[in-house]
Amino acid sequence: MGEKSKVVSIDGIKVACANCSLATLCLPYGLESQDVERLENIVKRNKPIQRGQLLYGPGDHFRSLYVVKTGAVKTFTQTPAGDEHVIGFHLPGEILGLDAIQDNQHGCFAKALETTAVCELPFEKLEHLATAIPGLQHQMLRLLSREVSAEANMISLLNNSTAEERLASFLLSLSERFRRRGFSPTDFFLAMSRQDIGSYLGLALETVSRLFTRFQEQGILEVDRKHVKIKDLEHLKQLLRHHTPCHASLNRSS
Amino acid sequence: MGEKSKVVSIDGIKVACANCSLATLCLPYGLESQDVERLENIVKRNKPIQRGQLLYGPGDHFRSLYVVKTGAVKTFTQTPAGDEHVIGFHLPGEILGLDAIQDNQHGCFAKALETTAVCELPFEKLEHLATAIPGLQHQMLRLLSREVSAEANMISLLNNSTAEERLASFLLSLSERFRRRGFSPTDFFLAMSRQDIGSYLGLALETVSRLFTRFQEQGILEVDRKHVKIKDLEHLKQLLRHHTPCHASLNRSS
DNA sequence: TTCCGTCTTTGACCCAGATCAAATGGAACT
DNA sequence: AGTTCCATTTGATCTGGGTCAAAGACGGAA
Repeated sequence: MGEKSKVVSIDGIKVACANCSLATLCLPYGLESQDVERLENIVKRNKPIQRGQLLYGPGDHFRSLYVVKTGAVKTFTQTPAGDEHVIGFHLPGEILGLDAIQDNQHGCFAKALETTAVCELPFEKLEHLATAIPGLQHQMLRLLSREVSAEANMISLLNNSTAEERLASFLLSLSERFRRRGFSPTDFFLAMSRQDIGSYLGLALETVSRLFTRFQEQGILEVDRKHVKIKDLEHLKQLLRHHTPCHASLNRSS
Repeated sequence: MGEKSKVVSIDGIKVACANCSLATLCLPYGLESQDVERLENIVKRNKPIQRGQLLYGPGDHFRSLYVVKTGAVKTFTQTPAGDEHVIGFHLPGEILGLDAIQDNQHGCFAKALETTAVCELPFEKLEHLATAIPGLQHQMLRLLSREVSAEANMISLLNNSTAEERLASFLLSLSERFRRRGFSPTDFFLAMSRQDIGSYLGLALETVSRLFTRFQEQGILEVDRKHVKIKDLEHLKQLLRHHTPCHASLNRSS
C-alpha cells in the first residue's frame, strides 16, 4: 500500500503538489516537474484543523508558511479590549504568513472558519530550495508582490468607497476566487459571519446586514443566511465602476 | 582620478552602497562586503529628477526597482475622472515598485515631490544575483514582507481609526522615519500637500487642515505651512494608544 | 511691485453610516 | 417540543467628517 512513502496515497491518487488541483494558484506554478517534486519533499501535511482552531497567533515564532488546501481561514488582530480586526480571508490555494518573514514572528491570529486542511511549508527549507531553483525564487517574489498589490487595492477601496461599493467589491472578489477554483461564481456559502465581513470592510455589522437586504430587494442577490446567490453579476460590477483606478492611461503629463 | 571606474567619485568618497548612509535601511543590509560590491555593480545611478517628474506610470513595463536616495516620492493611482488616490510616500532608503513584480508592469504613478535621486535596480539582474547570494534573496523577501506588514497596518488604521488618530499616526510614522535617517524626529518639512495627506489617509483636505489647527491649539504641534514641529510627542502617541492591535497576547483560546 | 494661480484655512450645512436598542430566527442542546 | 445561545435583522437616533463656499496667504512670473 506504500503507506510509508513521503506522500500519502488515497485510492492510488497521490496527495501531492503535482496532482493538486490548486497547483496553478500555488507555489508550484511555472516550475518544472522535477522541481515540483523537490518542493513537495519539504511540504508537511498535518491533519485538518477544526473550526475555531488557531494555526498561529501574534508573537508565535515564524517557522512556516501555510497554504490553505481545503476550508477557509481568517486572519485578524485583537485589541487589548478584546475586539477583533479582521485582516483577511484565505481560500484554498492562498498563502498565509507572508507578513511574518519580516521579523521572524507572526503578527496576527490565523483561525479556521471551518474544518480546514493546510500544507505547511517550512520557511528555511523553502528559502534554501529557492536558491537552487530560480523559478521557485521568482514565484515566491511574485506571490509576495501579489500580496502587496492586493493590499494596495484594499487600501484604495477603504479610502475611496462607500459601504455599498465595499460590499459589492467583496462579493465580486469571492465570486472570482471561487470561479478560479472551479466552484460556482454565483452560488456559494460564506464561511464568515456578518461581523467578520464588517470588520474586514471597515463597516458595522448592521450596515453589512442592511446592504444584503438591499441588494436582495434590488434583485442583485438572493441571500439566505450564509448562502449567497448572485442573480445579477453585471449590476454588481456596475456598482464599483466609478471608483476604479485608471490603469489604461497611456498619455503622460509632467 | 579614476573617473572611468564603475562608481562615481566625489572628493574621493565613492557614491556606492558600501559608503551609503542608508545601507542599513536598504537592500545591502546584512550582506558581506564582497556581496555588497557585486550588488552595487548592477545599480544604476541616473541623474536626479525634478519635482513633478514621473519615475514610472501605470502600464509601464517593469524593468527595475528604485530606491529613493535623496528627496521624496509619492505613488498614486488616478481615476478616469482625473482625481488622484495617493498610495504612499517614499523617503530615502525606501523601495519603489515592489507591486510590479507580480505581473511585470507598474500599477501606479511614482512622482517626485521634490528634486529626487534614486538608485535603479534592474530586476532581472537583481533576481539573478539573489540566486547566487542567499543573504540577498533573504533580504529581498524581508523587504517584500515588510511592505505587506506595513500595508496591513495601514488597512487596520483606515478600518478602525478616527481622523485624529490617522493624522497622529501619519505624523508619528514620519517622525520615526526621519529619526532613523538621522534627521530630527520633531522638526521637519512635509514634502506633500494637505490634499496628498488627505488622499493618503482617506480624509478630505479640509479635515487635515482643521486637525493641524487643532493639534496646534492643543500644544501638540507648531505648524507653519509645510514646516512641522512636534512639541508634545507623548501626547501625539497617546492619541493612538486605544486602537493599537494587541501583539503581546500570550494566552490562547480555541 | 503687482498679478495670478495654487494651496490652505475657516465657516456653514448635511448625510452616510455608526451606535443604541429590541425583536426575530436558527441551531444545538436536553 | 422546549430552552438556551448566538447570529442576524430591523428600527430610531446621532455624529464625525464630507461637501460646498468663500476668504486669505504665499510664491513665481513679468
